[in-house]
Amino acid sequence: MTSELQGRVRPVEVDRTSPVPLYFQVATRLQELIEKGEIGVGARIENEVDLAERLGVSRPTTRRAIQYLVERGMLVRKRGVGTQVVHPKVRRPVELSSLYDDLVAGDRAPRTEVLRLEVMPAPDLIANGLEVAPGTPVTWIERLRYAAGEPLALMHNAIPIDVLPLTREDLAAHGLYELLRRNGLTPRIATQVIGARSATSAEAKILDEKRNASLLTMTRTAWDAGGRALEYGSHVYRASRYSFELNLSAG
Amino acid sequence: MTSELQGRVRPVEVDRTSPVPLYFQVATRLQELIEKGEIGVGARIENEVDLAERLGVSRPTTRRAIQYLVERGMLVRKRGVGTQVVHPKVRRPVELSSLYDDLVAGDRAPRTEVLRLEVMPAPDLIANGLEVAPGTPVTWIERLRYAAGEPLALMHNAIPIDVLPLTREDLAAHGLYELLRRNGLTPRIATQVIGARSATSAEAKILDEKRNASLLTMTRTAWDAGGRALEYGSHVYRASRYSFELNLSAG
DNA sequence: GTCAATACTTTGTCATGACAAACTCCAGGA
DNA sequence: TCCTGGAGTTTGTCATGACAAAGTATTGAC
Repeated sequence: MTSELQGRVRPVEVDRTSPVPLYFQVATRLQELIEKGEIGVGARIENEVDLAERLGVSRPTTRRAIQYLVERGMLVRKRGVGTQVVHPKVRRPVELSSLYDDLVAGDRAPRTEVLRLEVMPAPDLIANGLEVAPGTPVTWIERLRYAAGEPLALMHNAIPIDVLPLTREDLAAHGLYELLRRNGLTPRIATQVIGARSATSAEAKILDEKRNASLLTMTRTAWDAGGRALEYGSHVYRASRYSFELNLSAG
Repeated sequence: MTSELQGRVRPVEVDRTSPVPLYFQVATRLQELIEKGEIGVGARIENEVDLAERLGVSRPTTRRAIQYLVERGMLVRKRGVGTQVVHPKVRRPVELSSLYDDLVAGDRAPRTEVLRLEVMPAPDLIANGLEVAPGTPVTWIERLRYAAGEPLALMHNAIPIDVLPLTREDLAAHGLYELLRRNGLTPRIATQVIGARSATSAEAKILDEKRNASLLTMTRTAWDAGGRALEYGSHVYRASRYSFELNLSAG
């Protein structure tokens, strides 16, 4: 007898008048129950068939809801056994958010200084990163990002001009990704390279570090769902103040 | 008239005697066609209904195959429009592989020197990383990894002893993840932190770098599908020779 | 008592059918 | 000419039904 709290997942109900898909309603409700600990780690949830019947939805719908949570690393399914909770919070596959969003979320009072903002034809390196023809006009941005009053990162970006017009005011007040999203542009896929190197004297000065201090470097290209390149970025971060956290999940 | 090469995706056929699921057969076949360029970037693939009918499978099966490729970033679907190729190769969500595997794949002739191998009770830091009780016995490993004859990384790992027994010979000849997989242990979920710092003099010496050279640091905990912690690692890489590449995809 | 065969449970795969929602395109009217 | 409305296309969601495969538990033979 594997002692688990099975059964009684109580008030999971669906609203058929809502425009929110049923499978998503079920997934969200289950996720809440797990995050609140009402279904503890290691506990088995009801089997698909019973759960479907109790909720008054079909088994494929229930299955899809569970699958959604399995992909996020909360649940594990085993044929012949059942579905178990393995982790109480969502392990997001990987955040595709901007530094600014992360800092706001972490309550670290970000501030942005726009050092440069101009339109120029893309040089080869950038055109290559964006997968566009060399010479394509892009907005070139250099920004200094502060957190909690201290400089944190020196950021360089190129955005094709037909993607989004940008102003100093916008960039000073908001993160780049926030501006993209606000214009209906959602980054979906990105390739990143993360490395490290010593600061040049110019970088050390602007970031308030010693010469040769270690910096984290990150270059990224981001595309939207339609495969259009939205952004190329080449950034350096003070390694003493910043690191990347990633949650990976692999099939 | 959006000029695209539509139609004629020719010989996609399924084998119902195979134990490989039909949806996976279809997905694999489509992926091949796209990777080979027989369906070019920007081209629309056949709509689900027709494709299903032509292959003699049901629409849900076809849908699942397409969904599989959508999640990998090759295809994009739009309601009322169709399904388009946006990228000719799979953008894997993120590789959960070991350095050794990567080096082998990159033909960089890896070699491993085992500096230390012992069983010890987990100190707090490691127990915390593995999410086990402090004092739980773990195998502690220190390895120096070479690529192309040069030192590349200094690697520290802790593996709970009930996960896997390890020998110097195994570790010298194989990557840790390969050893795990060989024993039926598949890392599924991991959390990583990537940062940078300057080399200590001991690290500089062993890695053949100058003092204060920049190093990339990575700490990782990996779990299997059952939520069991398999491995905790804390590694330093020569930033002059190594960087992390990530492909992200976010919903 | 131990071990192997059997029954049962639970998830995995697949088919068929139906309607809804988002988008494109064309025709018709202002 | 512009733009509005509707028809057509294509993906999104959901239901029902069926069988297969992989575990677990039970039963029965030795």
